[in-house]
Amino acid sequence: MKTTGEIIREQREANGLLLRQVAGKLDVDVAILSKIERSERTATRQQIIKLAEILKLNEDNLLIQYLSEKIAYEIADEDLANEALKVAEERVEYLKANKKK
Amino acid sequence: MKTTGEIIREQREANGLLLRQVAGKLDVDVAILSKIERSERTATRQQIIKLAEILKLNEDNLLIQYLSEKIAYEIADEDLANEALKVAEERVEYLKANKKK
DNA sequence: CTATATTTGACAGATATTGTCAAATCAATA
DNA sequence: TATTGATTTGACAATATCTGTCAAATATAG
Repeated sequence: MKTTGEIIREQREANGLLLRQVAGKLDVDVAILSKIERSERTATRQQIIKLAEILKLNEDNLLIQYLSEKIAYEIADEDLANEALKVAEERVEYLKANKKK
Repeated sequence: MKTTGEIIREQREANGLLLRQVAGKLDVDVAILSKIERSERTATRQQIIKLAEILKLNEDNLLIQYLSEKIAYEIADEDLANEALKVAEERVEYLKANKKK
């Protein structure tokens, strides 16, 4: 299963772009982008949006990868991770249904 | 759908305990516990464990409530929340299967 | 009214996040 | 091998978030 960083790196290379070039458009130091691609740092939500645009990746797909990774990483070492995720889905449904603030 | 705070408050009252008493055992200011019960602050994982013990609640159940709430809150305003949660489940499976460091 | 319980909000200290920068490493090749 | 360009690494800074204390305000019961 690919990490978000791997997806970004593969697509950057497929597009023949250097870290420097993408980092420039992203407006961060190359060091940050290097670390994002190797999963040593996580991107911000806004950077993911921008990266999808720069690298011509489907924004929704990349966001799903990114969000799922954040969640999974946060909970992966819990024995009850799967149960918690299932209940989280119900909760999200509930919140969306009642989001009339 | 109940919040973790509601569960805690209900059980505290069912046990006839004051904020002060539970906060004392938890070793935090009553203000914190008051806020936790009203979902104005979140508890820490360790506090949840301790609260389950103090209030005689099933620890796994309370942890699931707590974790699911944390996840749901973090992602609820994403349009792609449900897709992200589904992929997160796959990711957790994958991580657990390959957790040989 | 007074006592006690709870809530509220300002604040402090610790920790986490996000970034910069410079030096080290790697890879290709003249 | 020496040089050049690309990437990685690690120290550090600025900022934001988390977790708690405290005191004052408010609510509740007798």
